[in-house]
Amino acid sequence: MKIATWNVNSIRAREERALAWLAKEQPDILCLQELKLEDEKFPTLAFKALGYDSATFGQKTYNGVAILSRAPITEVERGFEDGVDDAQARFIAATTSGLRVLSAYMPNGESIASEKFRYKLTWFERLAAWLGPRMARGNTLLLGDFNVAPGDLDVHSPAVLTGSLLCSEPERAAYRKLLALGFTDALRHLHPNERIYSWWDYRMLGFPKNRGLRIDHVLITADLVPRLTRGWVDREERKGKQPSDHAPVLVEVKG
DNA sequence: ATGGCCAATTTTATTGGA
Repeated sequence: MKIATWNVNSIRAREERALAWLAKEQPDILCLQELKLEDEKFPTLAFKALGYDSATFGQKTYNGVAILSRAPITEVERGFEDGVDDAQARFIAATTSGLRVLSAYMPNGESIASEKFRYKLTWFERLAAWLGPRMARGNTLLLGDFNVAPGDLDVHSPAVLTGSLLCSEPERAAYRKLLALGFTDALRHLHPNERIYSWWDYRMLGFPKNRGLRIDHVLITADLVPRLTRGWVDREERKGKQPSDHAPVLVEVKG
């Protein structure tokens, strides 16, 4: 079973590429982030034509997440339903192919001193609270754009960037708190000593110079770790005309 | 070659992304 996550940076701008990528790569499940449109404008039928069922939690202009699957999708939950007044569509959960799949788009944070940074840290806490009572279920994957580069191997210039946005200790602590709930970072588990990036800045020749960060992650519960056979970033998808600034991250799970 | 920001909207500037 092949499972992927991809921040497409607007599904409208990326529809053709996303369809072509699905047709070529044929993942069983694909989580999307940054749809940047409402549910009724999501190209449901185009994905259906390729054999993918979809569940979306969209929002005009900003955010928006989805789960696509070759198998039927059930038990959909949108947002945390935790009583917090929050208009940002950043989280969707669903069951498909016998797995519990969570697609998340963590807040960027803007800058360390900003109000948005506090919102980011609070959002991680809300996610952890949502996950807490649900971890015992196991069989769960949390995939998405975490907007956190967990360690030096996830950063092109750690000497310069450590402490700045996406690489700060509070963000990394929030990320580790998710792991402590019982998740394993699938790619880092398979590649403990490799530099891996999933995002490259559009500006300043970020991709040609390979100045990237690994901020898109696939976390899996402990019961899935023995089934994990492969994990990688599809860098090819960052090339060519009108790419997203993120590349898809994929894992393979036996059975 | 992998190329000098991009996408959406408030559109000919501004905002947010990371």
